[in-house]
Amino acid sequence: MIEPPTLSLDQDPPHPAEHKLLSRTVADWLAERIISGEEVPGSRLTETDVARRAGVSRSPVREALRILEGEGLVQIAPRYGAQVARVGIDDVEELYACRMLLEPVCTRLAVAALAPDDIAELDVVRSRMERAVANPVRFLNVNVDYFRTLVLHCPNETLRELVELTWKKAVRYWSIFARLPRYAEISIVQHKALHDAVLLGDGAAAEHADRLILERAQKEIVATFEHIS
Amino acid sequence: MIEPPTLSLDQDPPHPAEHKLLSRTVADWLAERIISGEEVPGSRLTETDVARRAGVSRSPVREALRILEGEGLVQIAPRYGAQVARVGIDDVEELYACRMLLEPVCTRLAVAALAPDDIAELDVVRSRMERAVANPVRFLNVNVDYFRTLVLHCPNETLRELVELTWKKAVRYWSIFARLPRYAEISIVQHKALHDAVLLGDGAAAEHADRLILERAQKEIVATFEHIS
DNA sequence: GGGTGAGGTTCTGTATACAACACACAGCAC
DNA sequence: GTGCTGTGTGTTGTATACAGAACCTCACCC
Repeated sequence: MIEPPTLSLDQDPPHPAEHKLLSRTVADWLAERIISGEEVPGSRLTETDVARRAGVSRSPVREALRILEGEGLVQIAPRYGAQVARVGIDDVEELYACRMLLEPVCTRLAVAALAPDDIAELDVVRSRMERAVANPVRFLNVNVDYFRTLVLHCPNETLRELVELTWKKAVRYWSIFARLPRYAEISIVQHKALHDAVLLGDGAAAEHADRLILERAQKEIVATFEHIS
Repeated sequence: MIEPPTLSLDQDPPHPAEHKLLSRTVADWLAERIISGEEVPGSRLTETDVARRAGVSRSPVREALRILEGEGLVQIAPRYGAQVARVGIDDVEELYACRMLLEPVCTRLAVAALAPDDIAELDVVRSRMERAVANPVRFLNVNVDYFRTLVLHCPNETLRELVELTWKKAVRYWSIFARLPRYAEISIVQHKALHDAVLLGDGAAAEHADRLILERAQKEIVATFEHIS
């Protein structure tokens, strides 16, 4: 009888080294470049060219491009190849409409499932956020950490995966926040409502707070886009 | 300057033959086998073995497995390989909780965006459904056609993609319906509420009707699972 | 007897080679 | 001048070859 590698899939500790395949490495590298804007939206990503630039063969590059397609960072047309996914104000609004359907519920379920230890862990991250208010980039990262940690406790794994999927698409826009004046100051206040709900284990309040956070984020991104154009 | 193949991506007519790559063919073939239960959940899918059975090399098989992973039909662990995704009552409940977040809204937006021609098209599919009531398998297919046609008009493409993603996971459970006594008779009545809303262009009513349909579907699947175990 | 390590087997991950398709451009006919 | 066709180049899609990791077995040692 075939015994499945349940442990390898579910547990974290067994793989401290975190097997990182070349394809995943290339995908991360390319994603970084796309997010930072070094790869301009709409430009073609030739397999051979990417392979040459990354210093690997076409095989892992090919897989990396499929991964990024699934994450919405590139578009692939059969027999034509990949190109950097375009970004637009419409995409932002569509994406955030979806996030608002998924994440508040995900947050509510997660909060309801929090154990005392988990709350303590989140409290640590929260204080890290407070200490990072002066550093926008660092604040942004810790902020993401908080949500990632929180969502991790959502008992509905399918929902969690969908939320993470939308995140991967949204990451592309988050760099905007770091350049916003008074971004951290306002965020930390909004975030307090969420964190208070977490401390109380109040799922409904957390859901509401998350929705407000998302609404503001969308507005800021859209406003920035309109300002640019 | 690189000119993107906008036409190839957006229009339908240019590709009447519908380019079907080997990897996609293998993916469909394997998906069919998984959905039908010929490939038992949890069993390993060795690349070499699948390649031999499909009569192709490992390359397209490898890609096919990644595709199916994205569609939730197989699970892949690094340096271990793929196995047929397991199914369970928990998965059904998680999946349908997600569908209930996404689809009713998607339906509402689609209905609001329907043009007279679209409504006429849906009316045709509806009458095909009515004629297929006696044939459960055929009814199921036409039923899916209706939803697919409807959702196609949702202006939020991101949402549509998420809905289609959850469908690909849900397909696995739909074969249950065809074996349910009086499945079509009840469905056609439930569906009438949705179709009436479509005819009237009443998004809110359509959203509500869709939610009821999903609730029933979930109950039926869960009940069947419990009956089996 | 139980644990441990060497060896072999099998599979994935990566590299490379080849085939087929798509597109652009030049040349020609009308 | 316009439209078509054929050729050439570049890219993807598929096949195959190779390397390395994981696992299983089994003998050996404590």
